[in-house]
Amino acid sequence: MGVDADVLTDWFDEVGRDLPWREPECSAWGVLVSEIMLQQTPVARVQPIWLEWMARWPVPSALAASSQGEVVRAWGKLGYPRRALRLHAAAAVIAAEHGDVVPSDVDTLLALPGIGAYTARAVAAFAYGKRAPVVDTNVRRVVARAVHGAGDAGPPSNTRDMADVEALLPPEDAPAAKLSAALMELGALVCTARSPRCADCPIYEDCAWQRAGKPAYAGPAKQIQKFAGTDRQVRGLLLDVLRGSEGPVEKARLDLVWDESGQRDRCLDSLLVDGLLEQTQDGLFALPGEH
DNA sequence: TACTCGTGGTT
DNA sequence: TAACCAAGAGT
Repeated sequence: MGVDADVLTDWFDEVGRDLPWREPECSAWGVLVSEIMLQQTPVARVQPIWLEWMARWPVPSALAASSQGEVVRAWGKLGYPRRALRLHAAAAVIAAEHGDVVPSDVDTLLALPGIGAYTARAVAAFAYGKRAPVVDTNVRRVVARAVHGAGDAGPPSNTRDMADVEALLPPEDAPAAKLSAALMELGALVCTARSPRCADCPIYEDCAWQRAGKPAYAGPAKQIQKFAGTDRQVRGLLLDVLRGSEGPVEKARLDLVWDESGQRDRCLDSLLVDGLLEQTQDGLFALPGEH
């Protein structure tokens, strides 16, 4: 019933994707960078940027030695650019306090900026082969279906979600880490949100949702995120001007990207507060450190 | 807990 | 076409 660890692990060995951060020779730093980039950003868009980053910044101290602006620029259009600043800050801490070695301990990882419950355990499991409940949106969905027989995961509850996954993990480190990767891969490739490919599922027979006749999701409606017209869109447009420019720009350039001046100025201010932009002595706007 | 924070592909 | 979705974190 539920999830057969051996069957799922074998399936993962067979059809799991050959992603560069899964190569045995990939460093823990490479794993960490991939995990941050993959937060809410699809694999296909992360991969080319990750390869550039690994070539340019092969160790945390190399990234820390670059300016924030260079890092934000190299982040490109992966989205949520505050992640780039947090990764830069994390790299500085790793270089200064951890001998340029990414920590393997979950609590130490959790203390780093931009690393939360998911990423800390993902690094411990995928970079260091540790047994840890790695709970992302894919795993939550797989557990909701295969274990609980629901159509989809309900609202997240970190404690309960991690306990659910912990109960599935085999006792030894290496097999547990591998199952963690397999659970995520199943959610990404087969047990997908929109139209799950149950015909290709290795644990179809054991799946509680399938056994129950695949009932529709019965939980509370999920809040849909608007984008058009939000501050998020305006901030993105403003920052894109700086990414596309060599040096500082005048405010008049930024004023072109959005009509409504109140929202525009509020967003510009929030970018300054976040440290994604800076203002020069002449009143121009620049990426942090690039003036 | 609920909300905010980018971007672009898929249905 | 608009809605949905994507390896979350911070507040």
